Amino acid sequence: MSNVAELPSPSNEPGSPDQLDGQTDRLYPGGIPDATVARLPIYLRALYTLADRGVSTVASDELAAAAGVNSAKLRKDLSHLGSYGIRGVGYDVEYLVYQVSRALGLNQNWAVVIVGAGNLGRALARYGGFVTRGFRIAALLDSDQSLVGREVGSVSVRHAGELEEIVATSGIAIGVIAVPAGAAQAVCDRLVAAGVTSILNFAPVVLTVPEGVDVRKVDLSIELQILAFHAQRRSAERFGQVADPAAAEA
Amino acid sequence: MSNVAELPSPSNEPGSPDQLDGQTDRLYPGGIPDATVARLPIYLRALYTLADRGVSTVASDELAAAAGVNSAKLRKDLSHLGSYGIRGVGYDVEYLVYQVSRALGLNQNWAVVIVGAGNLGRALARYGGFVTRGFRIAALLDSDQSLVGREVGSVSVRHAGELEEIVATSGIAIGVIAVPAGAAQAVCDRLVAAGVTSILNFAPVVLTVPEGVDVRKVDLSIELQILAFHAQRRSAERFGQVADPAAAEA
DNA sequence: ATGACTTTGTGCATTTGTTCACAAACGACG
DNA sequence: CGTCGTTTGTGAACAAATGCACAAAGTCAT
Repeated sequence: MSNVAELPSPSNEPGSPDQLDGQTDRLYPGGIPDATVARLPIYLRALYTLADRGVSTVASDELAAAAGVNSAKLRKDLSHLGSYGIRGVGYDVEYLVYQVSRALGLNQNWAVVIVGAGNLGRALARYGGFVTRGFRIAALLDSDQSLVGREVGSVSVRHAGELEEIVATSGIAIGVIAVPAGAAQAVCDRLVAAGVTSILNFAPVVLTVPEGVDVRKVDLSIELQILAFHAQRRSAERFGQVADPAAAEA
Repeated sequence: MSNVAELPSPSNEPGSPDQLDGQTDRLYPGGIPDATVARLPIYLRALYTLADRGVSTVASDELAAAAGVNSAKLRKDLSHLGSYGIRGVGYDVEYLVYQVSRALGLNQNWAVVIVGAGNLGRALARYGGFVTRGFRIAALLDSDQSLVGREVGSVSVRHAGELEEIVATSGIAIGVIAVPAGAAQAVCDRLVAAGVTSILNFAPVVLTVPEGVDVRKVDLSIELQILAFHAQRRSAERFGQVADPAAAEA
């Protein structure tokens, strides 16, 4: 499934004269909304599941159900990538996988460096789904000498001092920060200085980065707190306070 | 800092006649917007940092900077909880910690069960920041007998068969799913059947739950894919395609 | 007390995202 | 070749979130 070549002719968009080669932009004229980008990976996963099951064509209703979203939203999302559906039929699964992958930039192979080989860093390095498609862990670093050399998943831990050299020679564009909160900003600064422009931060701190660097954060305790909020709200309701969220009015 | 009792008199909201006791709702009349709820934990963390540093009062500008958001947004967010600032001065740090914690429901102590003691589950159980405030890991479960009994962090692994009993006796309201994708839905169903209504899902699947159950997901590979999208876009721009995202027009 | 200065809280315009609902486009079938 | 049933793609209405800009409300110095 690596080489998707001949496919139902893309039903060329009439107005736009783009015969472009490979992984360029501008295929997506107005740019793709952030909310849409955040959902594309979910669609992609659903598509892979369907493909594995041997399904070759899928309608927006089914795909939307598999992804847990409204079908109109799904269609609008996909329409930002181009017009790849067939009216009266649906979408060709394999072809859509290809298009979504390309939109996300997953046809290139991204090298990732994980900084921090503690519990979380090691779990990330071993986590299968982490590297599913399009990503590979180029290095796992830690400043603790006693961890250096240890085998974790497919890589062995190297010393954090090598960060700059590794980034430079491996062409790494994505860094994952899995160090304690106190060390995160320093690691971030080093990654940025070394040329990394995309950072996934697991440390519970707000990172400061220069313009042009993209940071996303994953914070487990924040997710728990959001859950707690809703749980509390539910239990307050059940307690007989405001059953309907439109009642309290002096 | 566990017991926040006497504090600057809450500057009672004029209109609303609520003398309510403890952890009730309705203090927040129109409900709190989701986007705001998602940011409250960030503010809370920034406030704790400030408190640790001995700061007793903070203006919206500074707090906003620490949280990485616009100051107007911060003020509007906080205004949903009530009017707890002092014009010309700012916010009392300790008091705001108390109010935000209460809004999030963190004054109660939530018991959490982690299902799956693989790499990720163990990392979660050991992750300090996971249980910072208001949460405690009541149990760590796995279906693999060879893991049962193993000590991880402050708990020892118990067998997944005990799930129902543990949930019932520990008053657990929050479940964390850290099992492989294939087992996630089944675990989810069992958690729900046992009475859990808040679920944090790390497995890369869309969970189906009945009405009234709240699911949040954390998907590492999705975050990476979103990063890849932006990285690709940047590199396409640098390549001289469309410098300004408003050019291509036939 | 008074005035100068600071900072909150919020009305409003703008942007971003969601959902509905339907015309246009397609395959199938006679 | 035309009609029928299906499904996409999208205009338009609606809803949510953001950010500006400023009046109201407070402190502090004199």
